[in-house]
Amino acid sequence: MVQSVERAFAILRALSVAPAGVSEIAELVGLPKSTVARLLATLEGVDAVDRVEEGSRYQIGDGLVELTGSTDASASMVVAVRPHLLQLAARSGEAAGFGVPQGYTMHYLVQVESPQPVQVRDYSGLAVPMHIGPSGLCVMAHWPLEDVQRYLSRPLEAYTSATVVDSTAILDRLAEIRRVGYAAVDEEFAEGLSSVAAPVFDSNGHVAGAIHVHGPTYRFPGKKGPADIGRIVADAAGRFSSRRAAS
Amino acid sequence: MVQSVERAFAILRALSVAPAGVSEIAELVGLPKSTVARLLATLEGVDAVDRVEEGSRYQIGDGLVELTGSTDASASMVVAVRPHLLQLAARSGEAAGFGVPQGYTMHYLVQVESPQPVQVRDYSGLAVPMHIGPSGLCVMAHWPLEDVQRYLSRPLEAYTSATVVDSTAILDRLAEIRRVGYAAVDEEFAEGLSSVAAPVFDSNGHVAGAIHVHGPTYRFPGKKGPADIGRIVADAAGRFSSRRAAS
DNA sequence: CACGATCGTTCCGTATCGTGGAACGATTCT
DNA sequence: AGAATCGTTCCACGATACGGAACGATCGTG
Repeated sequence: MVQSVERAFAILRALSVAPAGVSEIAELVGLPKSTVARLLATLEGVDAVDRVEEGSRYQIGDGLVELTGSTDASASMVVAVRPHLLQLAARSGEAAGFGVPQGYTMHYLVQVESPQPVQVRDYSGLAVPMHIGPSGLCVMAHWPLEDVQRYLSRPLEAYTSATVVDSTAILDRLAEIRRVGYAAVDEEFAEGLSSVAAPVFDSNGHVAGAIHVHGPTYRFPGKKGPADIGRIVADAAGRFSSRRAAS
Repeated sequence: MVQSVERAFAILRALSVAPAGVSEIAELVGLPKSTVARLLATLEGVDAVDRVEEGSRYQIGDGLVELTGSTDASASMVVAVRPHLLQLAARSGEAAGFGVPQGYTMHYLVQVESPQPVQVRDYSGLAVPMHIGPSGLCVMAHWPLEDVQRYLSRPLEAYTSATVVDSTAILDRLAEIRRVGYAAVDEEFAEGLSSVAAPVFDSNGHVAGAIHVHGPTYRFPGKKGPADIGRIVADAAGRFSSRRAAS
C-alpha cells in the first residue's frame, strides 16, 4: 500500500463531511499540519479539492466530481448515440460504431451491426492507438499541434503493411481531415477492413469522440466511394454533436 | 507536491473514461506496471476503484462516488420523507421538518407547514450548529464519545440566552436523549420557538438525520407535553428509518 | 496440443521522495 | 498589546515508493 495515497484519501473523507482548514483537518486525520498542507496542495493541484471562496478552508473539488461523472457521461453517450448509429447503419448498409479518446488510444464503446448477411466482427471494447483507424485520426486532427507532435515523437506501431506511420504523411492527413470533415482508411487497422469516421464535438466545441462506419474492403466503401460515405457519416456525427450541445 | 498522489489521480482520470486493466493503465499514464499495480491496490483499499465483476479490470469505485455524492442522497431522502412529515404535521398540529448532519452543522432540508393559521417561518435551507436545536442533539447523541468531545472542545455559540453551551450539561442531555429516544428544546434556537426531534437511522443503524416538529412556544408542546410529542415524533422517525432500511 | 505473447502479481535492493519538527509571518481573540 | 492559533515554508534524513525482474496464469495461434 502507498501510505501517502491512503493519507490523501483520509483527508478527502474528512472534507466530504464538511469544509475545513489545514489545522482542523490535521486534527481530524491525526497527521502533522505540514504533512496535511503538502497533501492538500497536491490535491488542489489535481483539482480534487478547492478553496472555499479563495479562503483557507478546503472543500471537495470539481475535479473529483468529474472523475465520477465521466463514467456516467460515457454510459449516457452510449445510450444517446445508438439511434444515430442505427440510422447510419441502415443508410450506409454497414456496421456503425462510436468511440471516445483516452490518452493516446481510441476506445470503441459501442457498435451497431450491418444489415448485411456478411458481418464484420464487433470492435466495441477495443482500444486502438490514435493513428490506427479513422476515428483516432479525426480526434487527433483537432488536437493542438504540440499534442500531435508529442504523439508522433513516439514510435508508431503498424497493425498492417498499409498502416501509415510516417509523421509527415500523418500531419498531411490531419490537415485533409479538418478540411473535408471525415477520415477514410483502408486496411490500416486490419487487412480486408475499411472504415470512414467523422468527429463528434461536445457543447464547448471540443472533440469528444468519433462515429464511424466500417465494412469488408471488398464491398466498402463500394460505389458510393469515400466522399459520399464521408458525407453521410459526417452528417450523422454532426447531428449527434448538435443534439449533445442542446442537452 | 506529492508525486504518488499525483500518479494515483492520473490513474483515476484514465479510469474515469473507461474501465481498464493494469497493463493498459500503465500505457495510458506512462508508468511501469508494478507502480500502477501498487497504486491500484492502494486505490482499491480506499474504495476509490473496484474490480469489474471480480475480474482484472478496474473501474471508478463507490467510495469515490460517496466522497462527492452526499447531496444526491439528500435529495432522494427529501422525497421519501415528505409523506412522513405530512402525517406528522397533521398528527401534531404543527410544522414538521427533516434535517441531515454535515460535519458540525445540521442542515434542514425540508419543512411541511402547520395546519394552523399562525405559522412559524420555514427553516429549510438553514444550517445550524449541532448543539442548537433538538435535531442536532439527536444526531450528536449517536456520535462516538471522542467525536462529541472534539465538538465540545470548541467554543460553542449561543443563539439565545436559553441556549445550553455547557459541555457537562450537553453530555447529560445526550445521555437522556439516547434513553428516551427524542429531544425537546425550548427557545434555544430562537426566542418563542419550541421544537421536538427524533433521530433517523440508515440501513446500517447509523444516525443519518432527524425529523422534528416545531411551533410557537406559547402553544407548543401544549397540553400534550414534550413526552407525548416526543413519542409521536419518535414514532414517525422510526417508521421512516424502517422504510429506508427496507429499500 | 504446444508454444509464444501478454497479462497480473509479487519481490527486493536502493535512492528518491515524503516526512515532520521548527520557524515565522498572518490572523484572530481577549 | 499580547497570547494563541493559523497557514505556509524549509530542510536534514530515513522511510517509503520505486521499477526492473521473475514467474505463474491466461489467451491466441498454428
